[in-house]
Amino acid sequence: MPGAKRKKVTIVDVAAKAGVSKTTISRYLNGKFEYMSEESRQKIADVIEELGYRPNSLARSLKSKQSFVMGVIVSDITSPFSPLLLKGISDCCERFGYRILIANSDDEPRKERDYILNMIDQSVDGIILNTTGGNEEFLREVADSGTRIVLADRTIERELFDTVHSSDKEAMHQLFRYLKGEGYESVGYFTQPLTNSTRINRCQIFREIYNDYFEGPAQVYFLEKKLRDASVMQEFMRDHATRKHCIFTGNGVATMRIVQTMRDLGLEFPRDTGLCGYDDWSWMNLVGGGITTIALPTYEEGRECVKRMMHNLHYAPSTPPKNIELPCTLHVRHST
Amino acid sequence: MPGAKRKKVTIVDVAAKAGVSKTTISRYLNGKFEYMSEESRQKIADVIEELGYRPNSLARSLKSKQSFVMGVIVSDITSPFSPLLLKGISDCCERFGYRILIANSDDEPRKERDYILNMIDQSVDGIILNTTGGNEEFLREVADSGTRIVLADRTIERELFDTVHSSDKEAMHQLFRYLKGEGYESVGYFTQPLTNSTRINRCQIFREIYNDYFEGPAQVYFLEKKLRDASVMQEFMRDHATRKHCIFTGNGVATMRIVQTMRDLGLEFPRDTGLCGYDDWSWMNLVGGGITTIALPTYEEGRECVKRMMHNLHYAPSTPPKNIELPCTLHVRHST
DNA sequence: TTGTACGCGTTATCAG
DNA sequence: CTGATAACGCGTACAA
Repeated sequence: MPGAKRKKVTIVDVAAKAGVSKTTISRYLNGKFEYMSEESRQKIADVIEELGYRPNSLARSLKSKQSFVMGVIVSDITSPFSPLLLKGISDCCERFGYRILIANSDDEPRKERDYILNMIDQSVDGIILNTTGGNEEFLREVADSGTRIVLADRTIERELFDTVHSSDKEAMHQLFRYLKGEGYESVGYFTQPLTNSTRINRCQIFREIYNDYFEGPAQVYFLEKKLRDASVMQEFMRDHATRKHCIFTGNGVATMRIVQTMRDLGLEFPRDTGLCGYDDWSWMNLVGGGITTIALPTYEEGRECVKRMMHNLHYAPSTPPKNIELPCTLHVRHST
Repeated sequence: MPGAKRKKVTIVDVAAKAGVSKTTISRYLNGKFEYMSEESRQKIADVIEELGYRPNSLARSLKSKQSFVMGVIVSDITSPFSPLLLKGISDCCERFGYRILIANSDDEPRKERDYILNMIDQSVDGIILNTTGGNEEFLREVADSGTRIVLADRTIERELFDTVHSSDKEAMHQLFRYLKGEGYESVGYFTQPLTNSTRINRCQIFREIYNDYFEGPAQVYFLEKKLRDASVMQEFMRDHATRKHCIFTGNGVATMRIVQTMRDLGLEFPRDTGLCGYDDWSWMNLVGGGITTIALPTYEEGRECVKRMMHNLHYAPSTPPKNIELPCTLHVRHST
């Protein structure tokens, strides 16, 4: 019996008790005080207070076509990335008076699709999407249905929406410059399988700019099944044995697996190899003497997504869609 | 111009095109197929498909008093605790066809209050609350206004709502039994200031059962400003110098600060002191040789909250409110 | 088996 | 300045 609550007081009750029409109450609620006497204004304020009246958002949205609700879909809520993004979004939404409806796609395109549809059904004003990347075609349809979408941190092929992400390339340049300065002669890139735009992108940048700084081939190592990590690691050690080398990971999870594997193999950094990577998670300065990392501007990305959305909502979506890059930060620590 | 989207197709459009009344469409949508001919049924299905019609959730909720939206308020979304809870909630809600509206109170009672009000305005069917603890009085009002609330992981004084949390006491018994077995003779409890129910509770249990296992006073050390961590640590080392001792932290953040401080002071575990604590975060088996921890059933708590809520929604709230405890898990590692 | 008419709580368009 | 009255999109007695 989900509807068994105390009956809510409505605008009609307020109108009756205040001795005015509900139109006037509505005007009051929407701040159009110029259309009523100071007397009515005060009376209404009192009655609202007395009755503890609160406007029903559903009815309001139904009529006004604005829900002040922002949909947010993250690809993996358990990733340390998500909370920061969400906080950025949440903090910024609050300033604009928006609430957020959150869903977790679990990196499954089907769920992503369903949630987008659901959110539209609920009349969200816009959706901030950290996409799985598996819904290109569907997203195109959504795009010309007029639903406002801003992509967070992950991109899609077609440029359909405004996108906010980190400037990975700039960060990698900065890192390589630093490593070179420290005397490193070769770097191996460790990444999980290239199943999303971020991974693909970083790996590509690595290959692209590697020879601006180092000799020899840009070598990429894939972390697939955990069981194989040790042998991949050993492969790396063999490949780079002749030069002062460094491991560079594509994200925090990869870093974690490397640390684990090194411990299993009895390897230490920076003694046996340098170690650095994307993602600066809180524990990374506690392991060994601390790990050199590239910190992503995740919180800022969240805020920026909301700002873009507000712009699109209250002005107009930019054509072509805008691509916003936020700077990363290099944290040099003991591991390199 | 937030309403500038393509005009939506409504139930009326479908009715017109299918040549029936909107009542029949409504019946179709709600699965009451017994009230229509197989012919109509098929025709409607086709038209819906053709028009890409989707029912408007707002209108539906407004009328039916059920929104299938669950409100969730976490006290700190950036805490590693929150994502797990949220995933538990999210996964379980999905099974019941519920969406979730999430808010982050930032441990500020005022925000918590505002968000609860907001959610009620939006007609959520219930609220899962990881409370700041600063709204006792307000929550009582909410309670008898009929809003369904389930408390997640944190309790309040008055027993107003069903509550789901970890069985901290049982876990501590288990830990102490283990430590005693390892030959430890004294334990110091490190905690952040007792500003929420979880911290208060654990600290109290510590004091309560300490002498069931160890001699001497149950000593509690407070981690306040980070600057003072080192001296608190040294105080502990002095207090327990004569016996084989162990540090026991009240949560993951405390553990992190201890690890940091020990490194600053050149202390090592388990050589200089044992170390264990609540919260099993992914990096904790990477630091040193791994830290002994009590893992909380956070994900399960999330699921359980939803289950309780569904029960309250579809049957009736239990009186008196039910208190649900979920078991923790002890992970023994190298640090003790 | 199907449809008519009204209501959910607001906002918007008029005319006074 | 104020107030009927008609939407918004859907559900549901009640009637047919």
